[in-house]
Amino acid sequence: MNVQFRKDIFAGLNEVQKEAVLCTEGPVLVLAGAGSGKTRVLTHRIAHIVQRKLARPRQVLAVTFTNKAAGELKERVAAITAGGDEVAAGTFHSTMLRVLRREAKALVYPQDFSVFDNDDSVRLVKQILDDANEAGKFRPKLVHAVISRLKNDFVAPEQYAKHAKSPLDRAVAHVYPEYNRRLKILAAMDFDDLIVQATRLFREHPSVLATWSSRWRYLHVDELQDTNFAQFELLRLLAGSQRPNLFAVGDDDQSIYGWRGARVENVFQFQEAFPETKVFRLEQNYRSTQAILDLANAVIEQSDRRERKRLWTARGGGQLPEVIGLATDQDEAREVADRIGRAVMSGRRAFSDFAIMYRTNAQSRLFEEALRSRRFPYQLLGGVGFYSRKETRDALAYFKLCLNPRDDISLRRIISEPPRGIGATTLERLKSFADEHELSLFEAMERACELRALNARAANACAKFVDQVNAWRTALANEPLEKWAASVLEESGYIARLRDEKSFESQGRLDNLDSLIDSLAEHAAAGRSLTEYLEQAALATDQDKYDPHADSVRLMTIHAAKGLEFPAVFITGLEGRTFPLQRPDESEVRDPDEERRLFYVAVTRAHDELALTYSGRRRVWGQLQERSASTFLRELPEDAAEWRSARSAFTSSPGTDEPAAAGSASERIRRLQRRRAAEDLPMLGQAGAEEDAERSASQEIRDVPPDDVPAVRNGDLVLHHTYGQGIVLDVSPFRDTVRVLVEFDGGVQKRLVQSVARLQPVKDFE
DNA sequence: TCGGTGCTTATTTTT
DNA sequence: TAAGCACCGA
Repeated sequence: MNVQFRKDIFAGLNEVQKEAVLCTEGPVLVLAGAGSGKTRVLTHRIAHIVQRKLARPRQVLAVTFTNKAAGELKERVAAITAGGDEVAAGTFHSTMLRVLRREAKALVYPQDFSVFDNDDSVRLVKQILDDANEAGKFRPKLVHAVISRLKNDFVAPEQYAKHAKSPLDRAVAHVYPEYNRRLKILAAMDFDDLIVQATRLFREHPSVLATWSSRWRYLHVDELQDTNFAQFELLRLLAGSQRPNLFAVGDDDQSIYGWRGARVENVFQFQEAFPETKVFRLEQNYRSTQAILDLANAVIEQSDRRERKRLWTARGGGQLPEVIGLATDQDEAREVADRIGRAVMSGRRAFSDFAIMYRTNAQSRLFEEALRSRRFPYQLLGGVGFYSRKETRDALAYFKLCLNPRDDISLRRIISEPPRGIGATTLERLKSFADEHELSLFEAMERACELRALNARAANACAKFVDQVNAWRTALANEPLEKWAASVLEESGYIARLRDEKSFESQGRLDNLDSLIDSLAEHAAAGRSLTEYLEQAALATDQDKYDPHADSVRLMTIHAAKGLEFPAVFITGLEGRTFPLQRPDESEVRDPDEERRLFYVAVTRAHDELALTYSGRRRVWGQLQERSASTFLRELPEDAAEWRSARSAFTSSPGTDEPAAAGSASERIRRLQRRRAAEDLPMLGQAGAEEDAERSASQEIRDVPPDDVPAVRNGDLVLHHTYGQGIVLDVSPFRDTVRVLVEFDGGVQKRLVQSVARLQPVKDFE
């Protein structure tokens, strides 16, 4: 082979990485520390396989943790070698979904089965509990979680029933088989089925297994430490009994999904399951400064771990991480936002350099408010995201019902949304008829006229609805997707109802539906079907929504931050009970080691700057609680971080003493600054800033009468509390928003959207 | 059948 | 605090 291309593939890899890439035959385990370039190894190895023609791109499978990671992997392979984008890559779930669609016949499932997301599944469990008169005794979510664990551990309902003792156990023992039975009737699979049914498929149909395992000649698995029992079993099956070409990457220190059945043990059992495994260790970190790594090492060394690793970096020194104590959770949010503001205003950082991380989603709110009130752009990953908003889910339920009318969960969701004369009583009667004949609700509705129990009015309403759905089903094949979707929402009366409401909230919902239609249009333009759209909506992870190109602060749980990295990271809420998280009704932290690994994961996301914050008081469920610094902080070596207490959120205004750069805008700002200093005027808007956290954006919008907006005009010079000065570029007459151009010494320009309520024009200038 | 009111309850973390 | 749910009255 010629030396030239080898140089391409191996350029920039260290010795261990190179060896791992070259080791293409047989099982390989790479123990990869955080930031040690495992994605690089993965992409280069696949590129190497493709380029050496050991296999065609589609014969290479890579199982990643998110679909986004899969997409990036393909891109990166494609950047090195032709055909890289044809590599089969996806999550366990999306990969197996493709298999199951193709092989549905073998499992006696309809090929167009629905995929139930968590919400759907929990609703189904709730149905069953309600039917069994167990409503209210057990939380459906909990029961579903137990069932999910059982499925992934391959515990069959009959097996479980034998050992059921506690009331919860017995409830689960009742719900579990019924839940499976109904999924089948509804022609649906839940998330766990995608793995478990695939395993069943491969076990019971050796010829099917043979097809797929010979198709994928090279297997890759990322994040091995977060795979569960069923997934490992799936790997074993696909790998076959011969010496498989199976390449796994993992880090036991980063195992953070134990609560959903992930088994770190899979990392250690890999070598037993696959004899002759070659092991490589990646310990050089390319991401963080030494100061950050020192802290990370200090954190993880406190845990009992099986594989001793110690990360090191060639990036010596670095800024010492800071520990910042605040009085309250609101101060914490303000401090974080202010620090971001100062760094951005000084031109030292962009918004997108920052990530704010927290233990639980509920903590995001204060940060959102603080950022929003300053008009800083931000992206929230996770939480109540787009696909879990009510209106989005309702709309998707209409679409799902059209694809699979047997989907009772979707039907129930929208049957009274808007109300159409089919209420609880009618539904109850339909349901008993459906149960009797093993039908879905929709099928029962189709036969509503046979149903004596229904009065004419209800039967009519049913017939009308059935006709409507059938008409939509026909239309789906003949119309462009986005047009079809819009007319479904229109004809169903869903949109009309929102329009009639005319509230602030309903307007937002209509906007969301618009963007849903937009995204459908985009999707359709790429030649994809509605089925595929719904699948990606169901299987989308929080990270899949993350747009790395937008210049905005990222807010996320630490779990959602897995695999990501940022120049500057805030880890917040480092207090007792919050992180490590302890449930209010329990006296101990459930899994202290996993909490610690979570902390470790968070720390190792940072390139250059790291700040750890905590506050003395925090509002939980509306109640103010006293908090102390987290045990994690107390365990840190003295010199691992710089400790400071920032009780006051507003310290000083940014110093900009450099001479003004050329350009009229900065000239004007500079002169203005000098004048203000001379007159000893207070910084404008400072009082307003104090109120920021108390005000939500919606309140602000109502607070400002539209007539007041022209108080600021284009070209005005403005000040906005401590951050800086700028010139108004653009005033929106409808909202209280203003776009402001801020210029700095180096000619750095930042666009901000700020609140008119807080902006005051500087008059009589020049 | 449906909408409104007032009470309860919840917070880990997510494919 | 906020959302979700059960109950009740029209």
